[in-house]
Amino acid sequence: MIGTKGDYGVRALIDLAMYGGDGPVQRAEIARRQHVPEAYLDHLLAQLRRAGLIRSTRGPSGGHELARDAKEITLLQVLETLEGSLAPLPCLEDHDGEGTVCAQQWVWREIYDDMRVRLGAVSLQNLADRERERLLQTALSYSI
Amino acid sequence: MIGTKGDYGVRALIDLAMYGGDGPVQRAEIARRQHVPEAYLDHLLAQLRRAGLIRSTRGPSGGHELARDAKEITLLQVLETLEGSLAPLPCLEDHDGEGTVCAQQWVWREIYDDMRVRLGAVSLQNLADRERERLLQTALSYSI
DNA sequence: ATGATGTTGACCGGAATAGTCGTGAATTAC
DNA sequence: GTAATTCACGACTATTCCGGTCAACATCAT
Repeated sequence: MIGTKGDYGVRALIDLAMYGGDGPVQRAEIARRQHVPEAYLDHLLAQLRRAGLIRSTRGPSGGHELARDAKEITLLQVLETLEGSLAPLPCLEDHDGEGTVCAQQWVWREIYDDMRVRLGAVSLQNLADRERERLLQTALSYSI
Repeated sequence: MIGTKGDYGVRALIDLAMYGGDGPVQRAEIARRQHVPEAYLDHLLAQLRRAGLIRSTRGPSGGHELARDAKEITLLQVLETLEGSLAPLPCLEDHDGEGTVCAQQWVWREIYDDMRVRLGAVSLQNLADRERERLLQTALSYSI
């Protein structure tokens, strides 16, 4: 359901949330820190920009930064931007094609709604905090 | 997440639950009633048989029937046999490959667990009842 | 200008999905 | 026993999606 795309994208945004305090962050930095192929990251950043989640400036000392406060960007927004509708069945949310498929829609509807609520409740700020925490932990475990 | 495979399979089983009262139901019948390509249905029935969800007998007046009571087969079981693990992220449930992916596991864990609970709470019996209801409705709307 | 950087879209290989087909094996009816 | 019916299994194909690369172009700072 969620591939590397969504995961990479979220990582990238977390990176911006963490290191974007003073000026834009370069692709190369993000790629290195988050272990994302730089060439691929390109696509993801492009999508995120088109969706208005980040702002990019070019030229030397250019780079990318969050377009809004990290508290105002939810996991749901990010994933729907990158992965499209997260609907587990084609008949939910895709109103264009009248598919013949989908008995049991109502179960999936409940699941889907629950999922969106949960994902919508998590902000980039939350994720960045967790990540900072995690880095601290692993750093400690090495130093012991 | 769920493709035609899972949907077709569930349909087929609902068909068995509905029309399997007296003796086995033939592939061709299922295919016709549920609008599933017969050749493809073959594969699905094979998987369902291997998983012990149905029993098949050949020869004239052979066919397929549920191996257990329709109340004892859940939507979760069916979908997991046909579609594999329903985990939305590779790092949930797939313990073999230590993926580098997956920040935000905990959110997904909650979503995944919720999903499994809901899907596990729905039996083929439930679905068959709903389907009977639905058929009745559409039949009525035509007769008006 | 020029070089560093971002922007875009074309392209590719592999895997999974969605099917089809042909052949064989079991069971029943005659 | 033979024919008819129905499932059983595997090989094969087509299409789509995904992860990822690449090369050409645009733009900005200096």
